[in-house]
Amino acid sequence: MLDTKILLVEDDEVAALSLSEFLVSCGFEVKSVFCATDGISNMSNFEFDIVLLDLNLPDFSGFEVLKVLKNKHNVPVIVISAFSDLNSKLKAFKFGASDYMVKPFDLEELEARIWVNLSKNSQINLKEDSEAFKIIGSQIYFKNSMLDLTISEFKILKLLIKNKQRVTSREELGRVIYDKSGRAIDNHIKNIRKKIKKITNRECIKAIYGVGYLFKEDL
Amino acid sequence: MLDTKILLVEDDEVAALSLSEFLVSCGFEVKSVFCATDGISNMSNFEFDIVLLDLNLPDFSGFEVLKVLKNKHNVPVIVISAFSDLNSKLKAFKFGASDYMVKPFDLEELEARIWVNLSKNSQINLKEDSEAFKIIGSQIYFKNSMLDLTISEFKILKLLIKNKQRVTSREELGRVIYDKSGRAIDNHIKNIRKKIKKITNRECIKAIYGVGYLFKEDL
DNA sequence: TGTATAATTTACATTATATTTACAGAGGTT
DNA sequence: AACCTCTGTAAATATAATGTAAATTATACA
Repeated sequence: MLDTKILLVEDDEVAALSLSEFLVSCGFEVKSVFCATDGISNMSNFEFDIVLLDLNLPDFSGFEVLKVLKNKHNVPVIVISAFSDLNSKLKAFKFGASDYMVKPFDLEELEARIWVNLSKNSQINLKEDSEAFKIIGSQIYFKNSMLDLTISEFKILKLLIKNKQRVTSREELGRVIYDKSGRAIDNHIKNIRKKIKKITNRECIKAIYGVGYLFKEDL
Repeated sequence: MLDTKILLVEDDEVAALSLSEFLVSCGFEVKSVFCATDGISNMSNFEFDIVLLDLNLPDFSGFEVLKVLKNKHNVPVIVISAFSDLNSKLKAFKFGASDYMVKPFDLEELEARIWVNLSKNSQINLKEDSEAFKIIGSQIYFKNSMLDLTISEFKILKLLIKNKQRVTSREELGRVIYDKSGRAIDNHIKNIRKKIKKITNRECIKAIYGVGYLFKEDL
C-alpha cells in the first residue's frame, strides 16, 4: 500500500515527538518540522497527504503557512492549537483550514479526524493498490524486476502511481523536479515509458490531452 | 448563487428554532425535523447539501440516521451533540460523520464548519450526481471504466450530469466551451455518445427537440 | 381527424486551424 | 559518463465551423 504521509508542523518538540510517535503507531509516515519556514519548504519538495499545523510557531504564524499551503498545494490542513477562542478558529477556517482541534485533545479523535479529512480528498478508491508495481526505497519494481529509474524519473513515476485514480497535471509533475520550461517532463515520460516497456511490455502511462498524464497498470 | 439547503435534525424544538433562525440569517435554506424517521424520509424526497444531526433523538439514535445517510446519500453530516465523550465522537466518525461539534458551541464556528464541509464535498462529485457515473478530477468514469473524454466533452457531460433532472439548453452547454456558431455542441454530443456507448452500451443523452439535451442513465 | 408538405432541429461527416505531445539532439552540471 | 533541462520540430489530437442528411414538429388542407 502507498503510505499516507503526514507533515507535522509543531514548535514544541516534546509535544511533536509524542504526537509523531502516536501517528507512526497508527501506520502513518510522519515528517516533523518545528517552524513555519520548514513547513512550507517541505511541502514543495515532498508530497504530503495531510498537514497538522500548530498556529504558534517561532518564525511566522501558522496562518501564513496555511495561506501558502492552500494556495500552492491544496492539501488538507488540520490546525492543532492551544488557542480555543472563536477568532482563531474563524481565522483558521477563513485561511482554508480543513479542521481545527483545540489542545489538549484525545489522540484517537485526532486519528479519526485525519481519516475523515483524508477520505474527503480522495474518497474514491476505484482500484485496489498496485500489486505489480512496488515502490521500495528509491526504486520501483515490477514483479521483482527493477525498472532502473533515475532520481527524477522515480519522483515522477512515484507521483503518477500515487495519483493513479486521477490525472496528474504537467505542472504538478514539474513541481517534483526542477522544471522551468515546463517541458522537461516530456523527456522523462518518454524515458520512463521506455523502461517500463522493456520490463513489462506495457505502456502504463497515458497522456490526457490538455490535462496531464494518467498511470494505468493495464495499458 | 444557488441556495444551500440544510437539513437540521434536532429534537429540542427550542434549540432547533434558534439554530434554524441563525442559519437562515446566514443565507441558508433550512428544513427542520425533530426525529430520526423524519430526517431519513426527508433525505429521500429532497436534496440537501449538508445535514446537521443531533445524536439524541426520540425514535432512533442519530447513529442510525448517520448509517442511512452515508450509505444511501453520502451527504456531509455535521454531528451536533451534547455528548462530549471520546466514544461518541469516535462512533460518529466511524459511522461517517464529516464533523462533530459539542454543544454548546459558537454559532459562527458552526457556520465556518458548514462552509468547510460544503466545499470539501463539492471538490468531489460523488453519488449525489449519479450512481454509475463518477466524476473524478478531469475525467468521468462509468463503473470504474474511464470514458476517455476530451476537456470540452468533459465540461459538457459534467454539466449534463449536474442538470440531469432537467433539460440543458444548447446555449447553456455552448457557454462552457467556446462556441460562436452555436453548433459546436452537435459534434461534441455525437462524440460523447459514441464514447458512452462504447463503454456502457447505452445512449444516456436524449435530444429534446427544440429545447436541448437531457442526461438519463438508463437509456 | 388524417395525411401530405413545409419548416425547423438534430445528427453526422469533413475540413481547416490551433494546441498539445512525442521525440531527438544540444549544452550544461555533477 | 550519467543525468537533466532546454529547444526545435514532427506527429498527434482537439476543436469550431460548415455542409448536408435525417429526424422531428408544425402547418395546410381535405
